[in-house]
Amino acid sequence: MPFTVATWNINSVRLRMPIVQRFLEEYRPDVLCLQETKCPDDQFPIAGFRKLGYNHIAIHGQKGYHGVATIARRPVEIVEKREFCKMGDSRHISTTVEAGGHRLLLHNFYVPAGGDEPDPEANWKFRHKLNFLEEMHAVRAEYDGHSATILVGDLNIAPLENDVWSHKQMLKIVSHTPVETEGLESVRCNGGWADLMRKHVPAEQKLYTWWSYRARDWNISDRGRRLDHVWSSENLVESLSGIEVLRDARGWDRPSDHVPVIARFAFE
DNA sequence: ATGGTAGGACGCCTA
Repeated sequence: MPFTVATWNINSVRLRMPIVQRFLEEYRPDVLCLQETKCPDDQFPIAGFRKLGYNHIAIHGQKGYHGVATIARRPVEIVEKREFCKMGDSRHISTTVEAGGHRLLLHNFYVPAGGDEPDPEANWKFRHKLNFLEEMHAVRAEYDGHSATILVGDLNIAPLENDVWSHKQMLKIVSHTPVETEGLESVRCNGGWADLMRKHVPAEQKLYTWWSYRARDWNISDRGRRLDHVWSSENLVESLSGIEVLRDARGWDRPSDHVPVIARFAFE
């Protein structure tokens, strides 16, 4: 039985509905996890998703900033909308969904970007990002014979050398500083998570999911970063059948600066 | 060394 889950930082779900529709019609993932929806829950474009066959929607939004949503063609149950750092930000929602005889727990995350200055003393946003990572250690890859856990989202950190266009030039740039990359790897390894994108694409190969809006030509300069991630508990690794990073979506009409990442599973 | 673009909400913050 195939099962697909996609993650996409959409940078305003209302503004992006045309390309979200294109994506869902062309790729038909079972579940789509969105981040940066920038939309209060009572204004979420539920009807647009229903028309496309996505009748099950779990939202944790707020006005203006942040916001996550998990959208599915099969029932999802909300488990938790967790608050981090006592900030009141909408940056997480977890749900359960059935797939291939497994009960999947699915965490959808939007980790703080952290501002420009990578100094926790001088920049409270960077301090908040590091504190958020500390709290993320509590989210672990639980599993047993008939359940598993998946964590997706915009984690706003590119942990490996080939997750950025220039490791050397990025070492003091927020998203690739050692304190962040080591912090994220600590969350992942201590939590028992497998990095599914890097199970499929070797660490020696460049892999990006985000390209700045500020480049003259994002495609030619290609100064990307892998900020979006798909992790799972170890018992799902053998069921992973593929990872697709939709680089083309960066060139769609009125694009997000992030592209969708799709993980495909083949359950027996 | 700097500035470049985009979104939400309406002058300015965030990414």
